[in-house]
Amino acid sequence: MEKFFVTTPIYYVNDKPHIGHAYTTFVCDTLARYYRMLGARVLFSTGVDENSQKNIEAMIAAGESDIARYLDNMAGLWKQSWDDLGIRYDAFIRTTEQRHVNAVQRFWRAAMETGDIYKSVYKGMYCTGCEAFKTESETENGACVLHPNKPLKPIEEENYFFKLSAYRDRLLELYSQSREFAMPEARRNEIRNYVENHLADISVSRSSSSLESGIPVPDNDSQRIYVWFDALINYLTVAGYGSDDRETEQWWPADAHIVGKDIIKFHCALWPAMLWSAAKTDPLLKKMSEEGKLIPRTVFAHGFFTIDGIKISKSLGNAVDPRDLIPAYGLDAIRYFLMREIPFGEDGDFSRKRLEERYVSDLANTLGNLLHRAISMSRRYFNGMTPNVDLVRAGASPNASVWDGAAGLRDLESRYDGFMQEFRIDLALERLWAAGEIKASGLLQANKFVEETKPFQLVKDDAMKVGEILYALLEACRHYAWLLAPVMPETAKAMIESLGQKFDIESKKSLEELRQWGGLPMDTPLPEPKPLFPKREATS
RNA sequence: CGCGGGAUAGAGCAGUCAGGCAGCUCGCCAGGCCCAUAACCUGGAGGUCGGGGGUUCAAAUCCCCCUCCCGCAACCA
Repeated sequence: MEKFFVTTPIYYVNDKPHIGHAYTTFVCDTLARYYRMLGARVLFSTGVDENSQKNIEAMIAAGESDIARYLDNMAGLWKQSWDDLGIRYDAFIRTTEQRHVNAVQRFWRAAMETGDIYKSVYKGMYCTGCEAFKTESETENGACVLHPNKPLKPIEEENYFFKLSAYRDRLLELYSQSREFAMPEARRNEIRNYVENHLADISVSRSSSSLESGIPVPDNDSQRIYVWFDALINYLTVAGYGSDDRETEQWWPADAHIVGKDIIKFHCALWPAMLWSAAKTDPLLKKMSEEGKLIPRTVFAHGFFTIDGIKISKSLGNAVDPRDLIPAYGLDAIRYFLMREIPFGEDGDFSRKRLEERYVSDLANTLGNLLHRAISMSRRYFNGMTPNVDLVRAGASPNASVWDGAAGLRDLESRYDGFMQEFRIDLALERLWAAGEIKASGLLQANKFVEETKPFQLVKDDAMKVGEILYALLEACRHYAWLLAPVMPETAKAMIESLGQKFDIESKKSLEELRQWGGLPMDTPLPEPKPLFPKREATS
């Protein structure tokens, strides 16, 4: 793959990021890091949705009054959070930026010209307390839940509507033609059912008087563009649409929109329809369409985390800021836990107990201890150096029935690649530990290999063989480090340095070169090992 | 009959499409080992595969019925 363009949704900034936001963003960051290692040009974008009415409500709740300053602060807070969590995004978009306003208005005009945007009357129940329309689920006894003393008023308003229903057949065709467009399968069934039976035109503007924020409708000051129509276009904006057509051609379409399961409808139904519509008249999008490069390759909806079995909820105050966990576990352990714990696409639960279990078992006992024991033995038996051995003999493990050395690593790496490219980071990690595999070269098998060959006994009568065993182990650890790198960048670096290599030099090599068996130099000093995942801190 | 997902050991899951000894990780118990972060390895206990019926030499798996849980949808601004 030459390029890889991956996106997070743009988040509302009504609070700081919690573990759910971090999960989505970690997935994208891991994929971005993986594709960078593969040698692809990568565009990983994230950002914040600043045109939502919810932001204004949040600002008022926070006791502030200057929306521009509030948004600046929140954008800074989100950026800082991602920096603290080791997220290496390439683009951070704020939807109040001029380039986004330009992109949205250009897109709007294109869709308008096709006739897919039309004026109609919206009828809704308006709460004068909230100064907002309310959905049925937000009301009780004819009043909104927040203002039970102020009955809702039926209000009619002339708005612009988008002819979503006109794209029904084309959407259904898209779902049946592309298995990967809407993932996972259960969600694709859900969206298909929605489109088949319930698809209706949607309102895409609001009167400026009832909406305090938002991008003005071109040539009509009385209307502002409403939420999703604006928000989805952020993906085009970050790819240069509206500011640099040639850049857009390089990146579009997105390879992966990673989204929460709650917003898959907008990404899998509204978004492609919007693109088809604007592509009828917008020259750039038309060209992309003719080249078959208009529709995003994959929208993958992940599940939600509960906290100790309970839904994350602001009112319950049970949201977890992942940064609070860093002092006890370290950043990489948190990234590992979130990527490993739930099958991608399904729901899962976050709990300190599970995090602790995985930290101790997977990271400290299996991974950390393996590297530590391998280095310790090499240092002890080979004067603090990596063993100098015949690479061919150290590549295979003729006496081991449970561990295949070089050949096994190749197999592991190709299976790992398969899972990563299907967005199954959880399965890639499971494979790396090789859970459930009888004959594989994962971490658990490497530990079995040590027991089976007993280098600590063998050293008394066959030092050469011990060297071969230990070299194979250390070399395997070097491979593990690079396989872990997308999920656990700091750990990968620590492992490579523990093996006496210079991370900065190694990380510039191609993936192919890194995966060559024998990349670990022989007769090289090994520094005294330090536990990668110390346990004392973990249990604090 | 609105649509879909799910129910497998104490926990979390795989296996179901293509029927063939019920498996993995964690936890628990016992043993081994001594290189290692009281880490590692081996063995064991623990399951009427949600319930009932059917097809079959054989069903977690295929067919029918039922129960429970969870999403989505129900002119949601």
